[in-house]
Formats: sequence, C-alpha cells, structure tokens
Amino acid sequence: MTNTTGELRRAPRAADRVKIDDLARSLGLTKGTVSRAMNGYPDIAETTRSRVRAEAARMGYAPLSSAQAIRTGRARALGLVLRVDEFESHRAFLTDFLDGICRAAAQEDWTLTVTTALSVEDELSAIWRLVTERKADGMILPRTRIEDPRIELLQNGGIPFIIFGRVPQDRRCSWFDILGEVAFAEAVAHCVSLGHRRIAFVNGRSEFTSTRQRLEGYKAGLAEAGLPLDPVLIQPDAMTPDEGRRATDALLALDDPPTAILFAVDWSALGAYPAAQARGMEIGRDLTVIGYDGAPEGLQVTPKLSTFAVDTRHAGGRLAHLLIEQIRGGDSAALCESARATFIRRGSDGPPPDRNDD
Amino acid sequence: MTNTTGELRRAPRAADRVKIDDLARSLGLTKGTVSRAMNGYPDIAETTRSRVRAEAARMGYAPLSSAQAIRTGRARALGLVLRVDEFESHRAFLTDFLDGICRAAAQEDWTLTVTTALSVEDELSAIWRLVTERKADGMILPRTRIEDPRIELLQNGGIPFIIFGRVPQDRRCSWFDILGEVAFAEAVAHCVSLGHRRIAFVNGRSEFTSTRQRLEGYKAGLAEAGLPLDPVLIQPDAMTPDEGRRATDALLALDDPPTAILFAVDWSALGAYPAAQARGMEIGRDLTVIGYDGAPEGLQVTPKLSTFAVDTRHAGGRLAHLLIEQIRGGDSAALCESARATFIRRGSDGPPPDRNDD
DNA sequence: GGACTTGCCGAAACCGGTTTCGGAGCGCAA
DNA sequence: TTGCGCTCCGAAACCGGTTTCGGCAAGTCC
Repeated sequence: MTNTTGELRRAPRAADRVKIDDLARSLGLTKGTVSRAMNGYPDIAETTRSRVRAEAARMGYAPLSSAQAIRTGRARALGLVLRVDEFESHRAFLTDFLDGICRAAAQEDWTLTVTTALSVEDELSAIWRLVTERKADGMILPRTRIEDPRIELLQNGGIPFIIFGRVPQDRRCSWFDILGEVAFAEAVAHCVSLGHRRIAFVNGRSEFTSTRQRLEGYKAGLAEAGLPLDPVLIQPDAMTPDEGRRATDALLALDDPPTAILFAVDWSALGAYPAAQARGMEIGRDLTVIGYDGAPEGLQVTPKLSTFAVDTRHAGGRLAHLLIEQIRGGDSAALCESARATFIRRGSDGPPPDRNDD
Repeated sequence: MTNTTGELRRAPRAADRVKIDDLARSLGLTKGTVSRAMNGYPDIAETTRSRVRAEAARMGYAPLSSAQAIRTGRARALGLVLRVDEFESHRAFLTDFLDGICRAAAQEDWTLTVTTALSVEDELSAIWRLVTERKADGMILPRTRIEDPRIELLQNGGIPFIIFGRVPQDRRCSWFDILGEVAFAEAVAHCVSLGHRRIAFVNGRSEFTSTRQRLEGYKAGLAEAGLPLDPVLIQPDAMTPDEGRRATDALLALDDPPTAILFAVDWSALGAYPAAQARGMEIGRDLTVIGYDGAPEGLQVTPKLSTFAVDTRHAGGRLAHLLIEQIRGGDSAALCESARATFIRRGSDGPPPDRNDD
C-alpha cells in the first residue's frame, strides 16, 4: 500500500518524451488548442486540426494516459481478474480470450489490466483495488456464478462491468454469452438423427450459470425428440478428465447404458476415452461422445473429439466492445449480446452400435 | 488514436471516491502532509503518520494511480506483450506465468498491463504504445530470440525491461532464465545411468536463445559421459506434436536408431507416442522419451511423460520483482537471476530394450 | 537569554494533460 | 456605419495527487 523508502529514488529519466507543450510550441499554438484539435472538438478549424495531427505524428506525440485520466476520469483501461485456482480448463482459452479483448480494446486505443486471484475474497479485493486506484474503468467478469458477489460489489460501487454469461434482465447488467442451451439441444437432435435413443449428459460444476443452461438445452432436446428424461443418465460436476472418466464409468455400468454421452466440457470428455478403452469399446463406433468448448486437446485423441466450438476470441472482443460502449455512457441493460457454438464433427460420434451392425 | 465524438459524453459518475482532500479535511491536515505521511517521508511525526494511515483505512482512501503517475512519472504498472501467433505451446503456461507476475507485482502494489500481437511489427508497436502512453513503466519480454528487435527498441528508448531468457552480459540487460542446458546435461546423464548409449535430441525452433542453450546442454552431457556426438541424432525445429512425430519417425528409421530421445519441448514429445505406437513400440520400455516444460498434457498420455518441469509461476514472479527493482533505479546489468528445471520421473523413461531383456 | 538546531507541518508550485470561458476577427444584414 | 452572430483560438482554471520550500515552536548550547 504505502511505498518503501526505495520508492523515493528518482527513476532514471526515460528518453525525453515530447509533451503537448512541445507540440504546441512547434505549431505556434497553445496546448489547449492542440488538445482540442486532437480530441475532435468542433470549435477547431479543420485546417488547424490536420496541421496538429500531422505534426503530432511527425514528432511522435502521444498523450500520457495518466495525465488525461486525471481530468477525464478515464484511464482507457479495462480490467480482468482471473481466478487461477479454478481447474485447468480455461487455460486453453486464455490466449484467445485475451487476444480478443486486447484487439478490440486496442482498436479504441484502450488497454487491458489483468490480475489473478486465488479465492472469491481475493478476487473481490483485486477488483476493488483495480477500480479504486483506477487501473481500470470497468471490469470484465468471466465465468458467471449463480450467486455472484462480484456483481453486487460493482453495482453498489456504480462501476461499469460486463459479464461473460447471463443474468436475469431485471438486474440490468450488460452481458455477452454463448448459447450453450442451443448447442446441447442441437447435440441431442444430432444424436437422435444418428439413431441414438439413450443419450446421457455429463454436466460441469453446478455453481456456474452456464452449467444450468446446458442442462436446460439437453432437456429441451430430449423433449423435442419425444424422448423421456431419465435422471440416471445425468451426471453432474465433471470438469476434469478424471471426473469425466468416473462419470463415464458410472454411465456405462448402468443396466441400460447410454449409446451416446454429451459432455458439458471438452476437458472432461477426454476422460471418456480411457473409460471406453478399459471396456474394450471404441469411441465413435461403440460409443458416441460429444464435447463442448472446442479445446485443442480434442485433436490429440483418437478418434478426434466431436465438439461444439466456442469462439473465445470473438467473445473477448465483444465483451471489450460492449464494456467500452457502456463506460462511454451506453445503457447497460441494453448492451447484451449472444453467439452460438458451432458443431465440429470429427470422429467421436456415429450411429449406435446396434444400428451399426446393419 | 483520437477520440470519436462519442468519447466526449460524460461517463456516469462512479460512486464518489474519497480523495486526498477529503482525508486531509477529516484529519485537520493539508493534503501535502497527508501525502507525505502516506508515502513515508521522514519529516512527518510518527504519531501523525499512524493517524493518517488509520483514517485512510477507515475511509477507504486509495490514491488514484493516474494522479500520482503524472507527478512521480510512474504508473506502477508492468507491461507484457503476448505473441499469440506463436504455437499453442505457451498456452499451458500462460495462467501460471501471469499469476506469478501479478502476485509479485501486487505485493508492491503494482499491476500488469497486457496486450497481444500477431507479428514482430505488431509486437514492437504494441510495446511502444504501452510505453509512450505510460500504460507501463517497464516491459517483460518473454521468449527471447537470438536477434531480438525488442531489446534494441527499448534500450534506445531508455525504457526499463527484463527478458525471460539470457543475453550476453555486455549488453547490460536484466534477465531471468531457466538453465535449460543444465537440464539437458542432466537428462543425458540420467539416460546414460539407465544404460543408454544412443541418445537423440529433438530441439525446438532455432530462433529462440533457449533452443541453442538446450542443445549445448545435450552436447555437454554427451561429452561428460564420453559419448560421441552423432549429428544424425539431432533433429531441429519441432514445437508441435506433429513436428515431434515426424522427428521421431526420422530417428527411428535410422540404421542405428536411438534408444532414448530427449525433447526440448513437452508438446513435441507428445508426438513420440503415436510414432512409437505405429511401430509397435512401447514408450518407457522399448523407447525412452524425456520432455521439457512440465506441461499438463504430459499427464494425459500413457505412460505419463517424464519431463523437466519449469516453475513458470516462480519465473513470472522473479521477472516482475527484478523489473520493479530496476525501474526503482537498480542497475540493470546486475539484476540477473536463474533457476533450474526439476526432473519429474514418470513412466516414459527406462533402461534400453537390450538391457531390459536381462 | 539569545542564537542555532531540529522536528514537524502549511502553503504553494508542479506534473501534463482537458475543459471552460471569453474575446478577437470576420462576414453579413440593416 | 453600426450591430450582430459566428468561427476560431488564447488564457486560465482544473483534475488529484506529489514535492519543494519556508517558517513556527520547542529544545539545545554557550
């Protein structure tokens, strides 16, 4: 919090920046005029504006973001807190996700400030720190939970934020989400069209809103196909290959085992491979497996995992865009958007074995 | 660069912050005194200092980083540009790496600003942007290349930076690195102790400094064991499973094939599995495979991959620490540090097959 | 008891931008 | 010619902190 005495030392002066006064002097204008020219104020002659911009480019002038922030109240920075204690799973998406955010932010000349946290409390204090010190003008909240204290914190503080996930409309939040329920309804329909009638569902952790949505999609898919909902075909809380394997074992041990298993998470779907192998079953022929996420690991198994790919880069981009929009004064309740996962058929799905014998 | 007219709208005023004047008023002091008290100036009475700090904590005061930055010249922010066009490989480490950086930075009340880039030019301009707008006071440069334009850019600009890798001492850079050469010398020694005498090495891309170092370690290990250096046993440029597989195929097709293969990168070592399987060989029995990185994917194959694990979190932490030290005025040439990878023996190594038959 | 430190704090300048306000200069109609 | 409005820019206040400077009061030394 407070600085040590070491902090008092002067930093070695970095190469002398050109500041707005230098630019103004070189142009024979005052800095106020230069500033307004750069920021597109209407009371500056067009010829002056272009002169200023040209000279700024020539001299390599870029305003100090901290200096503008103090007056404008905006640091032009988005904030993101990563929960690093949560499963390996988001690792694979992280690069794409960050890239999406950064690219969209950079387009508006904004940046991203990231921090990590190990627990909920840690996460909340990290968010608060970013916001009070104004290292970020608004926050992106990944992995929405059913009870999510982050939302309350930020709403009470009047801080702009957007969630990656969904929340009831009456809470007046901005959000971007992938329609997982649509994907799983599609997944069921796909299996049905292949001839499956016993279709199981291995879900993720119940604390996330996405988990509930994917289950809804599964149920809707069954209803649509006129198939009964058999509770024994639903396994909860599988996020890792180990958990996925256990869930698969349990399902295949049933008296009337499923011929197809849908996984809410690719990473857990990987657990179906050793489980099937142990029983002498071949995935894609004896057992259909379909995942969700589009994780690259799905390409390293044999047969390759059929999955619903999520465009995480696009998601990051839209989140950044919508958040900036909101910070600029947009109505947060209106800034909601969704996208769909796209089915990538690879080798892990096929007709059920009885049909296969034809 | 310049703002659109939309930018001119006022942001909805966030919950009223308590500023230093509020704090000063509440204490009956001037803001100058409060500031010096908070920053540990010696001309403030100890009783006053503790009064100020207590009240600051009570009122929830935290200085606006942008406001202090304008005077101190420091944003208390580290910068990191991620090359997202480069292989999947750094994905697995990214979370740990970020966590290490953020945790160390947070300890000093610093933060991390990240950006992504798709090419060298993109990378350089991203760095420059972060620095000129002072979104970062210094940069962390991952993945050092043999010819690295980033170093020149930052040195010319007089910007503090630290590289994850090494560079000749006369260039007066700060760096942190993992001693890959030590690991590979160890790896060779380990194989020799198991009885291997034909030990191959599959290296990574030649553009990185780490690639050269690992090769040196491999050579040193052979020399130490009195084994000849056979050029046909060295395969370059494998960073992916596919490339690793091709390298393995080439090695196993030799007249006198190796009984052990060392991979500079875990991700490429994964390619040895299908290659061995195709030849009916069992890894860990018919062929010894050892990787480097400690990637989690190595746990998902059978047998599990023996590897030299790199503590990426620790690396991130040290990088952040050393960089902050440098920004505070430390001598950049003196801020160099190294660590070792630790061998994790799992199932992919063992005695050579001829010895196995005993 | 006066001069000289020393400890401690107030006052004000300062950092590099942004934003407000006012007015000079010009064109145009009365 | 005067008056009016409009365009465009200069001057100065302002943002929220940090840092410099100067001075008051108490203690110390002769």
